Amino acid sequence: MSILDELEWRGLLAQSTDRDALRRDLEAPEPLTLYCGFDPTASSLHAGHLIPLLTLRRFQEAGARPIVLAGGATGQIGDPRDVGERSLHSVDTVAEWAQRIRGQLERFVAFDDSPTGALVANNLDWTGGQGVLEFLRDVGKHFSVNVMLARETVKRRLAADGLSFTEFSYLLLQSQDYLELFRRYGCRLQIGGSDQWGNIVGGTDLIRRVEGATTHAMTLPLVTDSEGRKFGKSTGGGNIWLDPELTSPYAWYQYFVNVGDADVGRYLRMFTFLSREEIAALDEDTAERPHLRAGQKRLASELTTLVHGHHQTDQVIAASGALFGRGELGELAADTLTAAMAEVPTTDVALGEGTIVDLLVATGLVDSKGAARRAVKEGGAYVNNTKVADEEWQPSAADVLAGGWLVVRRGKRNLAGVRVKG
RNA sequence: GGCAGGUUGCCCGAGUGGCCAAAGGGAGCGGACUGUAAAUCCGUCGGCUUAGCCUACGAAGGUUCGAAUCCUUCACCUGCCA
Repeated sequence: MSILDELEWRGLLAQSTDRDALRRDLEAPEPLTLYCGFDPTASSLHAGHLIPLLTLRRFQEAGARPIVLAGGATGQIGDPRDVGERSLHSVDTVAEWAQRIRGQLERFVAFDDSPTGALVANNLDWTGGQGVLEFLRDVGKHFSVNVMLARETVKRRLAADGLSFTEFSYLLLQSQDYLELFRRYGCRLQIGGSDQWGNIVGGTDLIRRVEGATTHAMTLPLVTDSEGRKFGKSTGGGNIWLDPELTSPYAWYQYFVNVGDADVGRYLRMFTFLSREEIAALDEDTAERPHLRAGQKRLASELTTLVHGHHQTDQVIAASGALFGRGELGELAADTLTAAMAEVPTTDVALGEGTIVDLLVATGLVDSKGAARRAVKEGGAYVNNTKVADEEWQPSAADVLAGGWLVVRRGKRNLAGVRVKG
């Protein structure tokens, strides 16, 4: 099966330029070089970035050469978005983020000396020293403002609060990147999210005008759940990050374990490298034995392994089993419980030093005492899986589990550990 | 530079002197149901030493017994004009 058929089956093809021409280029003897850019808009990539990253890897495994581009330059400008003008981050901040993101990007494709060995680039390398006049004459001259104004995002922004010249110019920078990568490495395909279509074809147009060459554009669907919500937003509303300091491996695993039945099959296709047969079997499980969540568990373990490694994955699975298992927490051995607690936030407290309200705040399960009282009043506070209904409740020696732990829970699945001192 | 309009809680948005910690919607959070799912329903949604107090309606100052609401100055945004 060709890579394009594979991508189509996985639901990863949104739009593309001449598909037959692309297919021919992919089948050519020498590997096709393709790229995808990632702007440093935060200190870490998030789950949504995995789609293009993994797609680069799929291309590489199919015999193409991927370039991952860190947007050190474009990240300083900001792609126009519907919600309004971005506030600029300092040059230093963007540079630091670009550096960190670059480290994450490098983990998803293979670097070797073969013809398909991956490359990493940073567009600051060719824009950093570029002069304005040079840019305006060499790049700007090829763009029609009329066409730029017709872009959906630009139209929406003009109808709302307008947009700065800076953001309006973003298209030119990204287009120039494609041209530069075409010149340096013969890059003939750019992929990106479906919102990148305009930016990508901007590049193919520029290359055609300047170099007289035909290159390809392809976009991947914006991943949303069955409700149309943007993928990768945690239940807390924030992004789920690849950086374990921002999203713990346990939280990462839990996010995917909780994916809805209606989405899990699609996600397995898009986010994993499992075969058609394996995915078909999991689809069947989801349809016939949904309560077992075989698909969700597989999705979660595959993605946790991909991002955090086998070792971490084993640990978070064990922790999840212990904390959500059927057994009584009191029956868990000290080392099992201690290992599980290592995956969730913990804090130290001495007996007689605080009430349930203090425990909830100390563990970070709630933001304030008011919220803690509310949680208790609403019946959403638990210690060792037993609901605590009294705000003045304090743990006693009898509550302490093996290893000196109290397991504090807020709601169904927000857990934290309290280590009892003394 | 001139004129006009705008700046409200996580987001959108109502509110033109007291009844405003601020309508309504969304998001979030909790509960019930269930499968650590979806949908639905109910509740909740600034902070604290919680019958009270503090902080808050772009910023600072002022008028008033009392201001998100009135006045002054400043900042920023949008539009029109130069």
